Amino acid sequence: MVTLKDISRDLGLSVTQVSRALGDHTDVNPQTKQRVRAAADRLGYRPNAVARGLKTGRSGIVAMVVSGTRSPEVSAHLLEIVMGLSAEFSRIGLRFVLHVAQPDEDTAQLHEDLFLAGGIDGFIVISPQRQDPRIKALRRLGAAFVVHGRDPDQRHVHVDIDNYGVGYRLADHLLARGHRRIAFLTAGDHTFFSQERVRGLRQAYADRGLDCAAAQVIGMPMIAPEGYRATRDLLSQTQPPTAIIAGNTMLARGVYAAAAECNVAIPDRLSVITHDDGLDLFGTDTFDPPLGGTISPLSDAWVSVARTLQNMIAAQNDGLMECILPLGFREGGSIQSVLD
Amino acid sequence: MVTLKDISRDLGLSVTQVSRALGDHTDVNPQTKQRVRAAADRLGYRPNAVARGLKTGRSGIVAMVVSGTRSPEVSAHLLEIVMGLSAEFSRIGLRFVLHVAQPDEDTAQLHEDLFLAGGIDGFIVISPQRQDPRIKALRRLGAAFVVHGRDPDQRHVHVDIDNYGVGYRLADHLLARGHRRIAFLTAGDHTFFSQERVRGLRQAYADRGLDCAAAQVIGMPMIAPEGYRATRDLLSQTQPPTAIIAGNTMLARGVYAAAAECNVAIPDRLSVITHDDGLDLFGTDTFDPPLGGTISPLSDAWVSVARTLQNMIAAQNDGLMECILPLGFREGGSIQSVLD
DNA sequence: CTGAAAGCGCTTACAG
DNA sequence: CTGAAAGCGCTTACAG
Repeated sequence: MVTLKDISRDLGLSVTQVSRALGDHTDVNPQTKQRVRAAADRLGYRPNAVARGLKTGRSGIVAMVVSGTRSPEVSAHLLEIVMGLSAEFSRIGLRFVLHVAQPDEDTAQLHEDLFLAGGIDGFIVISPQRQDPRIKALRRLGAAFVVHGRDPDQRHVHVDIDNYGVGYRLADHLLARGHRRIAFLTAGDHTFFSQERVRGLRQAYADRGLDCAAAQVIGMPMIAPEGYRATRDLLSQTQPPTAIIAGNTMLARGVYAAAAECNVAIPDRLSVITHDDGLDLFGTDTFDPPLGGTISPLSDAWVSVARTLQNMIAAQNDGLMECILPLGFREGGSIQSVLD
Repeated sequence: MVTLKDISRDLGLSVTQVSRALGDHTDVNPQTKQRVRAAADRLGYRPNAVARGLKTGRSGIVAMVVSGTRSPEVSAHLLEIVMGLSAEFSRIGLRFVLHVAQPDEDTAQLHEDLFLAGGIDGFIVISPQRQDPRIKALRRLGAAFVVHGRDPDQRHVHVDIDNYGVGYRLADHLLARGHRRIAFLTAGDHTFFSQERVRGLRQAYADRGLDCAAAQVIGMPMIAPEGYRATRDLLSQTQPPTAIIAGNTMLARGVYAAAAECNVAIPDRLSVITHDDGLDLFGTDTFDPPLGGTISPLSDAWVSVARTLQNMIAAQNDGLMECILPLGFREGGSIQSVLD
């Protein structure tokens, strides 16, 4: 292993200067810098992150802890998220590692263990629940962390979208086109984002003087098989809905499958609208007809998440507590007016 | 942050003794140990892994680098593997982290970067190819690593199954029951395990004085959609096979789906046999009729992998270079004799 | 059984 | 612009 000492000996310089030269400090002779850099290359020097970490208190590593899962869809979704985050962090010179917990493991405890052992500068938390114990633990420890999404019960730095707006716009889009029997497939009520979307949906009804009790809000794990099952149920009602709001594209996949199987044409007999988080794997472009709805690419979120965490680590500042990403909309071909 | 110094000050002991007491060294007064442990608990001491790592050269962290993928099945498979490895490593006091590379990233380089930065004691490599560049890099660096599977072109510590035996037994089982038109769905020829299985299959033919040219060996990514597609093709032949060997349960899933769609009953008109690696997600018990074939649970492999890597890290010994796990067999209900 | 000291490889005031 | 020194928190010969 090549150390600073080896370079300093090789060059007849002090370790101090070598360190400063490599760190590109201003108060080093440019020529010296050149010599040092050349020697470092020649000897194959690689800074020891552990030593640097002990001195500076920073390792350059950020982590995410996730629970293992039985659902292939959730796994795939997760891995695409991790890929996006990894790419973004390596772009800004940080290393992103994943710790996969057992399904029954206490992830709050795991965050604590990882943090207290040192060597991890910060954490990413995704899919927060209300009163999220991971967030509680990280707050208590004073760790740097950024949440994608939001737990309204605790103050924390987060990157999120306007979920109230999502619910409002999706519902309003359908209501404006005459739909009255609408089903909303969303997550359970333990998630704030789902609560917000429902609130938005209700407001859209209220703004048109309609009774939102007419909307069927159905909570479920947001994966294709659940969307499929729920849609089968809905379509077998005597008065099936004329439109379904799928909380994400995985649910929409299930909706499409069920509709096809029941010979219910989209959009002729059933309009479908979704919120698209822009993941390749379940992209709306693979739907026929193309899925319409709100859009907010997760890849944009990761940029903000990574930058924000980097700032927190560097400056301990939590000035920018909240980042709400903009919402797009795509018409698609999956929504039809029932006004004619 | 509570350090050894804090405890030593609290107790009026030297840092040396505190360290030794906590490390449960033999040459410390039992009473002292008690006092130290009590104080550590009371003050909330957590050893700093970074400092320990700098001193001992060991961080207690092992890593695996994987490439991101577009296939949900592969993702799910991967995550189940990671869960298994994580569980096993945490059982023996090591921490397992995953680094997910971009699909186009140079993973050999990534291993090198991670290793040279320090802080990682060892690596797990899965799904090796021939002349695997990751293995080359790790060997060159002198890193501790264990391969699950094998690259016959390089010497390395590995845990594997007898893939020649898998090919032999699966083929022999079918041949003994009179099958002559057999298709073998397996991986491409760039993987040694598939080469070995094919070799085993050929030997089974030879041992019965049969011409193995009669077997259709078809290479493909080993996921359900590929198994489905291949089976559709096979069943549309004028002389379709009477038996299919699916290289894993994901392929078998595709075989079953295609057979059902073509109204080809299993096992009446088509026998199916597989090698089962015992992952929950694609378990043979969810097949109807139950899938038969060789079995070797990956969970067993992880135990060996983790132990072996731990030994390598502790002792730098590569005494146990090779661990070949035993092979089981389950009859199932998916294979029928064609001799009657 | 106990403690003073050295050192892992780095960074950074401090003094020149 | 440069270097000697301290120190991050730990472990471990070495001496008593």
